[in-house]
Amino acid sequence: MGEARWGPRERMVFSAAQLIRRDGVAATGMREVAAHAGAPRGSLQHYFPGGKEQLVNEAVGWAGRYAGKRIARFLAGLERPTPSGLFAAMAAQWTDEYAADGFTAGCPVAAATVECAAAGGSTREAAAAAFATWRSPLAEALAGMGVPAARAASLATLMISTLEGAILMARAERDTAPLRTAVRELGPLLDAAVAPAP
Amino acid sequence: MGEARWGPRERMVFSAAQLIRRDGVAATGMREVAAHAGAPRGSLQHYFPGGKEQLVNEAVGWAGRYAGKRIARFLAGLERPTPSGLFAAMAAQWTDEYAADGFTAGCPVAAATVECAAAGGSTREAAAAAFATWRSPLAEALAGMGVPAARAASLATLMISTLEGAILMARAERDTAPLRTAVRELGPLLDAAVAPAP
DNA sequence: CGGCTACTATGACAGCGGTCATACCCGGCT
DNA sequence: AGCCGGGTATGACCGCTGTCATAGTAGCCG
Repeated sequence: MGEARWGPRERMVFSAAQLIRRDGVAATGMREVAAHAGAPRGSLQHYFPGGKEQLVNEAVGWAGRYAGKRIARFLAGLERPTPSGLFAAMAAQWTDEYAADGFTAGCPVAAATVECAAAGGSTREAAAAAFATWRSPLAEALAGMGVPAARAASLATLMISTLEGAILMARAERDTAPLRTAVRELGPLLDAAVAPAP
Repeated sequence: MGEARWGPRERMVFSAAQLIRRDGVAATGMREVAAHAGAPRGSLQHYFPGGKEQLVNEAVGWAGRYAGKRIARFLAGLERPTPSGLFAAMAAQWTDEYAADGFTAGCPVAAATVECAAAGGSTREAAAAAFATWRSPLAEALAGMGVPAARAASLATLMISTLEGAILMARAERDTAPLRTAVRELGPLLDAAVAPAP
């Protein structure tokens, strides 16, 4: 993804997301984020006066927007758009990354949820917002393929849940099988939801 | 679950799982585990000379065995065993807990995976083993309901993936809707996999 | 040129984490 | 009794973390 001509602030948010994806929220230090972004340490308290919590929240928000935008891209990449094809493209992003770079990173929103949902902070809300930002265009895409609106929302939730869990299992087992299984098993169900043309 | 007449060692493993479930691995301190278990601090280095990593691994292993054993219990609780009924029971454990105690805790295996999969330690293997311990009896249960063996393994993986992801989303949004959606949408697919009786 | 704002640069601090070292208790065994 | 090993109890250490405080620089504006 583009990493070059961004301001230091955006680089730090991006780096934070990257590191959280790999090591989790607690194990990611502020100094480490600055170093990874090639940004001066002093900029942290300048751009993120809210401290670590603000930085994490912005990283989570960035991830949610990124996932949301990818939906449109995946959709554009399919010649014959179907729900199963879209889901396969979503999963392929992960299988490709794992095949290329190893199973070092997961979803930053998942990490933030696991580590911050119990603590009363605002990060949980950021994670919820990220999921919403992700699910909304996905449901819209399904509706555009002929899935009834009510069903589209449910299936979008199901797709994200399954993908998120498959990512988890894939990382634990160092094997993309859970991702491929999810695509294979869920595909027919998704395609069956398109309203039958009379 | 039974918490009373256990040895201090088991209490510590149980407490570790409990705290990891809530706050994650990194945010759970050794001293906190001992305090939560009502065990003396000095017992930590006695029972777990491998340090925190060993304690976490045992907690994850405990969670995996617990989940595996629950499958048999759920199965026994169904008068007419069906795949969808089993999945509904698995999800109901979470919806019930969330309705009763709030969304304070998730799955400890998920937490360990998210936080320890990148770090080269042995915890990732413990998480993989826990998933295997969970999936194996689940696949067996599906096979016992008439699902062909090859398919049963795939569906077991799918069920755990979806459940795990739904737990994640439910915690983030403080809403059991993702869990209920997973049950509603996945149920028919699961039941359709039972081999048609001739 | 002065002055102001945006940003950078360091250093210090207080807290907490896991781990090691050491000493203590106490029941059982011989 | 004497010993011993499983378990307990503390205290100290060191590294790290997030945060604050303070000072410094760059560049625009008047």
